[in-house]
Amino acid sequence: MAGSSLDATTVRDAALKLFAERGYRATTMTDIGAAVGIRGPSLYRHVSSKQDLLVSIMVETMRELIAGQRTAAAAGGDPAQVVRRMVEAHVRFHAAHREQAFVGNREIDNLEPPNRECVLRLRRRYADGLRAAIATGRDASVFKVASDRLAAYAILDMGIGVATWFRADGPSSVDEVAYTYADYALAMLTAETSPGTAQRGGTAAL
Amino acid sequence: MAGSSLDATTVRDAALKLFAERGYRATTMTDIGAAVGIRGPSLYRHVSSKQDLLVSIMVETMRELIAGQRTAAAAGGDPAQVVRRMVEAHVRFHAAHREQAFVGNREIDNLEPPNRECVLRLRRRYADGLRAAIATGRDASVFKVASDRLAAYAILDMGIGVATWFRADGPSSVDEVAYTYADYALAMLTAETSPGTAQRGGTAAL
DNA sequence: CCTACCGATCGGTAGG
DNA sequence: CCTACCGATCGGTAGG
Repeated sequence: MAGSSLDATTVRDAALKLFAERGYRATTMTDIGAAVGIRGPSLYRHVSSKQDLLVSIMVETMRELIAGQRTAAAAGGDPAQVVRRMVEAHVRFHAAHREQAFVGNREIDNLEPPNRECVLRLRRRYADGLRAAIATGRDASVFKVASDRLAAYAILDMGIGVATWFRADGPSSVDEVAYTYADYALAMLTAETSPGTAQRGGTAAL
Repeated sequence: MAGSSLDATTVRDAALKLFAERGYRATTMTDIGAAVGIRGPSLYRHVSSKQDLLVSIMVETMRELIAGQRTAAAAGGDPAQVVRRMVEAHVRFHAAHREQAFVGNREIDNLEPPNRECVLRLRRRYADGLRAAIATGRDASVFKVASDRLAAYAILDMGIGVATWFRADGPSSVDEVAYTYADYALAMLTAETSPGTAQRGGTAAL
């Protein structure tokens, strides 16, 4: 096939797969080279370092997530509709790009200081996007949340988990999971919260 | 102080802290030794290998989680009460033992084959515990979930996330998070699900 | 519990 | 894009 010469994207895809399978530290440049048909040292013709490979994977992942969230926010609609779209986009990404999401969440500590702060900043921006949408709904009295921060974390973390167990050939389709999780998010945001601690689980029976 | 001689537990605690901070592979036996005041090679007087340290940490973590869940199940009450107690115990553990939970979720792939399967079996048993409680509530028509599996994953993953962001000196107390997340879980399980796809987020505006 | 050290591995460079 | 190789690191053992 024409254009079969290696480019940085091909190498990055191979590295992503290996990082997801065995972890960043357990993956060697020799492994990545073998995955694209060359020797380890030859990789330095296409990428500057192993660390750089991880950085570009993680930054790209956050860019895609943020772009999807922005599109959801820009589409308009009431707060419930906006949150629904954000959650669906979030879940869809984690189901369709499991490896990216998985590596993005597990290898943060393997990012060297300057790069780590950069990625953490992007993550914070992403979380703040959902948080703002929730706060808007609360201010408009359509959501009843005690803490927009807690609600955003709960919804985001629930979707992040999808990357760990979702299988394309499993019992649930991407759509099913996306719709169900959006329902869950809306249920969390609109439910009446129990007023006291009387009926809490921990001590009610005592 | 009396009894200041090293035991396996002290070493394990030091290893846990280091594994959580910098990851299993990035932690050396020299590091762990230094944390308890001895040289790397001397550790082999107390533990059999670095891998064994990771295994015992992860198995112990799952045992504690399962024990907490069993206690919640054994306390009785209606399905809502049981799920509430399970979610609160789950969240409490992830907030109070962040390092254990964090390592338990990130280092699974660094477990060698025989050990990994053992830990995965324990994780499955734990997930099945919540799933069964949800199924009981659905069969009794107190919960309205399309999939007990999806609901259990969503609730568990939301709690697992607590280990990544919770700070004892942060804005939310353990109780607050535990109660709020239990409310979220019950809201998810008892909400009316939207009947069709007409008002879904993805294509409604088209 | 220590020092000395083995055997193996790895990221990256040199020099074609 | 390759081979040869450097410099550094690491888990674990030997032998006190």
